[in-house]
Amino acid sequence: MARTTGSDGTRTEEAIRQAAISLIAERGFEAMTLRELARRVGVQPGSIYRYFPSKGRMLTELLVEHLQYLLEQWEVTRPDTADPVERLRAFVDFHVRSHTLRRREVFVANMELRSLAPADYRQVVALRRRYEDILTDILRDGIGSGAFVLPDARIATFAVLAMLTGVGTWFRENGRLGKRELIEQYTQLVMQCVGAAPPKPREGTRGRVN
Amino acid sequence: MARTTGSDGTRTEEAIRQAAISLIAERGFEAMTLRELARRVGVQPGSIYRYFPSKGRMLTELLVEHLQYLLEQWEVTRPDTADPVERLRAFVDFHVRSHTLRRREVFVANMELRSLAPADYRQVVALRRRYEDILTDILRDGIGSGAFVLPDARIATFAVLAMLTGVGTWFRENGRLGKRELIEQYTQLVMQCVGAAPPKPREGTRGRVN
Amino acid sequence: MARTTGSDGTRTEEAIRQAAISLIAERGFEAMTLRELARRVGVQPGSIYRYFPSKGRMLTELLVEHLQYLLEQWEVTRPDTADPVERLRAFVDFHVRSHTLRRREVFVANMELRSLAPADYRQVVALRRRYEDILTDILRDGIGSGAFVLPDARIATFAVLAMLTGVGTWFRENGRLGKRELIEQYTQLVMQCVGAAPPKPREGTRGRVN
Amino acid sequence: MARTTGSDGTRTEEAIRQAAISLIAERGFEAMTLRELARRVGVQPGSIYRYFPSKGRMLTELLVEHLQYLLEQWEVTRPDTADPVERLRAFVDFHVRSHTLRRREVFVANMELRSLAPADYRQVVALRRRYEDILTDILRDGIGSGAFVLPDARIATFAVLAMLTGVGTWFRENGRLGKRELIEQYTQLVMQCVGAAPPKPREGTRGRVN
DNA sequence: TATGAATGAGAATTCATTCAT
DNA sequence: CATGAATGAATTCTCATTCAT
Repeated sequence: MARTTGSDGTRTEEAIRQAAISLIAERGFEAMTLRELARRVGVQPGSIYRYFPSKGRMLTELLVEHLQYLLEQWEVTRPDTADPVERLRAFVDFHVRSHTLRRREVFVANMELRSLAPADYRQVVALRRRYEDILTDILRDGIGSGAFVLPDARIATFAVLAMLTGVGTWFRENGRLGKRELIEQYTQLVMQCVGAAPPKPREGTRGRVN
Repeated sequence: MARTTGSDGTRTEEAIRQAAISLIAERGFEAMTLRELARRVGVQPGSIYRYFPSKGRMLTELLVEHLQYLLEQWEVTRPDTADPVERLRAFVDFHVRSHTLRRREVFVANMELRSLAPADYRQVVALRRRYEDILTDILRDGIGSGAFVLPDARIATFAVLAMLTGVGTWFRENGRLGKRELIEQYTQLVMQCVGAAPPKPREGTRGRVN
Repeated sequence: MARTTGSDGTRTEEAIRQAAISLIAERGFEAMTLRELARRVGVQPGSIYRYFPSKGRMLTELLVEHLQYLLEQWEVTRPDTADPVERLRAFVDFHVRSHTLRRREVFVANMELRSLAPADYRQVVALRRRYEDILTDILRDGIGSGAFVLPDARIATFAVLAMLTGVGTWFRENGRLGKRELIEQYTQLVMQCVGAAPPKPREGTRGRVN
Repeated sequence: MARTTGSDGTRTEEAIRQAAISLIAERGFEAMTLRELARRVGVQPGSIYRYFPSKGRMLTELLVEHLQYLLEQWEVTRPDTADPVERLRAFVDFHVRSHTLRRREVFVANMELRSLAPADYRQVVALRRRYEDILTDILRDGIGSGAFVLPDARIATFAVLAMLTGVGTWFRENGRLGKRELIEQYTQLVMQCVGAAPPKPREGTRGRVN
């Protein structure tokens, strides 16, 4: 058959992207087969090649698109203040929110760098670096102003990002913890971690042993 | 053909283990081929089956062995005190030390759980859980004694472990940072993160902007 | 959408034919893909099917058209004499000329018979046979009249045709040898080959060592 | 099953070579599939890769081996005389003989140069050139000594080789013409072609109209 | 203990072809 | 007349695995 009636390139491409992200997150890029991807989308394996020149380039496109989305979203979300504490709070909120919303993309972006071809790797890592730099800038400013107590802004960046990104590993949308609480807890952890003076404590957010 | 019985085999098995860990860390488990593994070891692919029943079981064995080693090592290393701060300090030291020493094993253990068969997965995750529980216990005790300020011991466990394990991603043995400094910095970060009262500050370890 | 009916189609078809001959000559019929052909012509692969029912039939059409053209051209070119020497001279001139002019077509017609479907193969070989017979007739007449010294007219046909057709393999329009010289040399070679009494030698055409 | 009892690498490789030459001669290199090749040999397609790194390199190996064989054989066959006529006679004999004996190899070597990767192409063409040069040397010597009447040794080389190689196209081992007769006829054609003075005519070899 | 020959299943990818629009 | 989306079959090639020797 030549064409499923009403089929539409744009819709197909989006379906492939979504299914690919899911599959790669589930199984890993190497373990995902285009056969299975095609089956999930409901097309033939060969049809994928109308939209992506190769399996490898598909990964690259997905990662680049995700990282660019993150960077753009941060631009529209970032607060208009110079205060490092305020900015860090906003960053944590943004990061946790986007990393639970787009859990699979984040997971893939963190796990599958290895699978990129060298040139693609460099491109993706450069984008990632830009994202890391957002946090480094905040921390550096805070260290300078005395708001944060940290020996090294870059190392703290790695530490905080690792901590925050780890959320994706265990957090489930419908688990015992709500997203609001999640963000509150991680905000506290990060704030303590960078040595920020504690805000006036609100009732009920600390001291609970779980 | 006279050969000292058993000697060669043991050496070959160890060589396979080492090469496998390296290869999996470099390329990922799925991307590693037994052909390449065999080539690195200097044997034929078929020979690997003298030592491991399958590629998948090889991964399991490597991970189990690594996690058991970690648990055992902790048993011999853990300090003989009830003080949560002292125990946390020792744990951070132990974790960073072992995670830089056995970087590849740790990396593999964190990346390749996905590749395990379901039964093997359960076995490995159970071991991992026991390791996590070490930290959870410490944190819970500290929260109870007021030494730490944390809303949730389990979540803090995830956060701290993610932070600590992230070291392996960027730390290089011969980089600008020595291992002693590394441990000091991460100790500080963790201590701040859990809300431990700061110790008497030593000169030069805080406030440096980098 | 106003379009001069038929005009575009004819042009497209001719463009496809030309591009196809080039591509088949370059890569071989099996190695040519309709995608590449379409790209060269500047249309979509599917569009080729307006003009040719299948890739295989396209080859047939190209070959048949070429051979028919050759046969027709010979009819209008052949000299009006019974003299075998004169006719052979004209044939060599015609063959070399058409085989340098339509190099790619000739090359394809000689290389790609294998790729034809059985029925198409028979049709094309029959046309080829008619072309061969032109030469066989000339040689047979010459043997009969004593003008040529040859043991077997059919075998000599194969020999002479192979020799002449081989020109296409190495001759380049802008190489060191002009087309006039080329024809002169091959005329001499063929004449000697069939044992024709040498014509009055013209200065400078023999004995040169190169 | 791991291994067909008694299977033997050397024998398998030779079987693949033979079957490959046949298949390529029949269908052309591009049209031959490794599946079919494997089926003819009686192995699985993948097994071919124990002996050849790729389909393309297989072609190269076959051609190189054939051309080297030709060159070696000529070395042991060439007559020990300076006389160009004698050497040409020996060359025709050798060429026709080897080109009927190894018909398929020759055919493939003449048809499939196109299918070689650039580097392999250069290697093969260089070998071919060495073979052509054998004939060019003979013709040049003959022109110099006045034994042959030819305007250009190189062009005559192409002409004679094309003629001789064409034999493979139509000659069949069990056709109406014996190999001895075949060689005699082609020797005569070539000798006439190069303008060698005719030898004392033997009865029955000329003037027959067929 | 180790090899080397082989398997068979499956991988990514390509291609001629179809047809609703 | 031409496109663009899709198919389905086939292709080259890879890989974990087996087992006689």
